[in-house]
Amino acid sequence: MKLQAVKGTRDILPNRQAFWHHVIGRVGSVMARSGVREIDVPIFEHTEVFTRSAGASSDLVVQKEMYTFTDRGGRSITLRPEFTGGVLRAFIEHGMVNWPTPVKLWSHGPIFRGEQVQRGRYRQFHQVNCELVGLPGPLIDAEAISLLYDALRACGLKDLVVRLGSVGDPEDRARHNHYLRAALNPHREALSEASKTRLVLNPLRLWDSKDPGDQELLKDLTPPLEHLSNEARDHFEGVKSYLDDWEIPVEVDPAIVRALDYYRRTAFEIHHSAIGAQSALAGGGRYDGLIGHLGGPDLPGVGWAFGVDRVLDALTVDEVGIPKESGPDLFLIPLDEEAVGEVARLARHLRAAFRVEHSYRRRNPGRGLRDAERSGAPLAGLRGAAERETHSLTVKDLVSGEQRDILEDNLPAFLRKAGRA
RNA sequence: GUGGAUGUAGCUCAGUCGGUUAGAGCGCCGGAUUGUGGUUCCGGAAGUCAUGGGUUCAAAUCCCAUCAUCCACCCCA
Repeated sequence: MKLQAVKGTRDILPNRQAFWHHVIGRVGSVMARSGVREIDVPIFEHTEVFTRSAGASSDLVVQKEMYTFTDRGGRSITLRPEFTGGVLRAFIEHGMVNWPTPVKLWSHGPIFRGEQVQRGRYRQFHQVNCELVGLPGPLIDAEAISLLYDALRACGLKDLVVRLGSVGDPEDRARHNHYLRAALNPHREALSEASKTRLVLNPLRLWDSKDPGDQELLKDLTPPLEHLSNEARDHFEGVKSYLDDWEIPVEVDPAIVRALDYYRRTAFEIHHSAIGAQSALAGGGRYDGLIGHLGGPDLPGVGWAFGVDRVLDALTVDEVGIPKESGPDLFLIPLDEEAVGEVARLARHLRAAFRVEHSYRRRNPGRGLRDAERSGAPLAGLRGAAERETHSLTVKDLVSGEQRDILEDNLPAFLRKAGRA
């Protein structure tokens, strides 16, 4: 069989690199200005990190969507299917409980999930992730959401809407699950196959179903948001009012449900129309209790992640102009065999301060200038017998067509001046 | 995991009814041009027709399987 990338993985070719740098760069600058510090965690962890963080009934675990293997020491290792588990493991391991509160961390890198592939959904994909740890009140939830919103805006996306809801506290969830079971068990035969399983395992997730039959049954039931305790309700209203105050467009989604079991209270997503079925760009929520569950101090937290691949798709839809790959500052053309080496030596010298490329063999001026043109350089430097005599280059401005002799020694000064112009 | 579509040069795609040596545009390389580019002209390289099997005198073309991609479900980022 022909060698090819594994299903669900893909190469990021040189001409796409600028897009990635654009997104990571813009996000990084929003984070830096907001006091969020970057952290890198391993791409794989002990499997337990993720089974304990994602939760036993989550799809990651239940549907066996994790890339898990046994290493040579007999340890069960898993390629990270999310950032939160690893970041919180690092938080605990490095005693960040002693850092000033809140601890604000962001990361980006590849994530692995063994799901069915489709455009916008890959098995290795790139996420940007953010965790804000240590504060219980609604203000930090609102900051998390605004960080996410501002980061995506900074990338150039328009028409973003935050879908905000609350899954309540564990007691609210338990109450709601009980309520759903009681209401739907009599109709369980009418439910879709997937939803029958949900009814047993995790009834809350029924609200995720897009099956028309399921929707019909759910229509008359009250969604999770209506089942909140007073405290959770106040928390939700608090988040909402901060976001309203900051003029972030919010759509309340009373039936919002997240895939991972650890969410408490605040849950949110950001969607973008027009990128097909995979419209969710980002998601996140509050996870009080998770750090304690992982064996750390009992601290609250809130976090989110967005998929860089999908953001890039959405940017293409929004036709956001991303600066093209720029060419070198100078392109050198050797006009005879002897000049090939001379030009290479000169390029190496100039590369201490400038971007310089050259033809790798003797060129006639016409062909050489075509090479220079294609490289995207604004200036071409020709070197032949005449220039050798005077230790100079014939430097041609490829836009104006003007050209002049520049002594080798004067090239750095000349390029600096040209760069400023 | 389910349903559907697709797979021909690096890219986008033609390829008739199954019939000789599989084509085009773009791109790439060279030349026209041993001192001046973008245009133009000429030439060249590049194909396991996704892979494997089958039917046939003969398969890119028909059949089966596998792999991959895309769309939807599902799920999510």
